[in-house]
Amino acid sequence: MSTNSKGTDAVDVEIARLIDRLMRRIHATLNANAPVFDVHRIGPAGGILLLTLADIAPARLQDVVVQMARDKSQITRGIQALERKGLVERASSPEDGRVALLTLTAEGQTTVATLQRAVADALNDILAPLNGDQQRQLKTLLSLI
Amino acid sequence: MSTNSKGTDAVDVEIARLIDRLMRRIHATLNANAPVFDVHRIGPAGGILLLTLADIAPARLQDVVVQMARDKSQITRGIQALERKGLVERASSPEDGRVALLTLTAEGQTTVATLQRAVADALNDILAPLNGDQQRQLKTLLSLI
DNA sequence: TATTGTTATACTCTATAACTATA
DNA sequence: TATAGTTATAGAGTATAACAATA
Repeated sequence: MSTNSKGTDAVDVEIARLIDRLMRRIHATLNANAPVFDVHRIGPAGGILLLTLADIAPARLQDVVVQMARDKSQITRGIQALERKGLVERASSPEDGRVALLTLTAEGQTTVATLQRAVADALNDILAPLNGDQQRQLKTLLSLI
Repeated sequence: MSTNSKGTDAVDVEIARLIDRLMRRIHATLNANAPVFDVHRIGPAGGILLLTLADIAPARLQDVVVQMARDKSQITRGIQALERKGLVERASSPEDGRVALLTLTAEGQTTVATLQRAVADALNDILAPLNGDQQRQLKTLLSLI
């Protein structure tokens, strides 16, 4: 870590490049194993959306927005696409009429299981240079952010 | 996906989600500080491309392709855009007529300095939950991949 | 007035495939 | 034949702004 002109600790810019590269490699590896995504043609973005929803369902749309750090309009579109494919269902909250409560259908859960295997395989390849301890460290550090 | 006796086998899928979210937050933070990018309107992708090139210049286009894990056609387009803005120059390799050697112009270097400050500021905010040791650990782990 | 979510729009980013030129 | 790079094309992902409905 370097020191900038103001004398404060500066975060190394390279972390941004490394994160960008890692994300791109995950996408590319998943693209190479396209058959997994072709079942419902949800794409990498739809896949990560479905995995996120699986992790926090039942969830409000706004919860997904926060988890994925996208604009709400983007999440609206993504959820609608997953609904059309029969993977996600929504219900209105009885407590607050504005709120959409999202859950996975049975087929959605099946798809999630397939996706999880695909992503885990891709990550196993990409993270192979790290040993088990280092992989756990990485996850721990990322989850603190 | 294999599983061993301790369950320490399979890479946790959540790492992919955390990486995705972190990348998105970096983009969003940089977008919020748009003036930095507005100087040349290079966008986040152009920014990371310029930072990457600054790190490895003089470089062949193919070197940038590997560093950024994008398709070569994408890098061709990105470099052309930076050339049009006067930030990057190219020369043919005297040793191999197929090869394009890329360097930054003086204005490109000035822009890189501005970008580095912007990215460092964004990362400083985003990585604030990590102490200095943890930030160094994160960078080390990412650079091993 | 504030919050939740949708729609309209425009733009950026991306990969695939076919191509040229050099080795 | 193989490699470096370009172009054409189409599609996926994204944010902003304006909007409706509920609180």
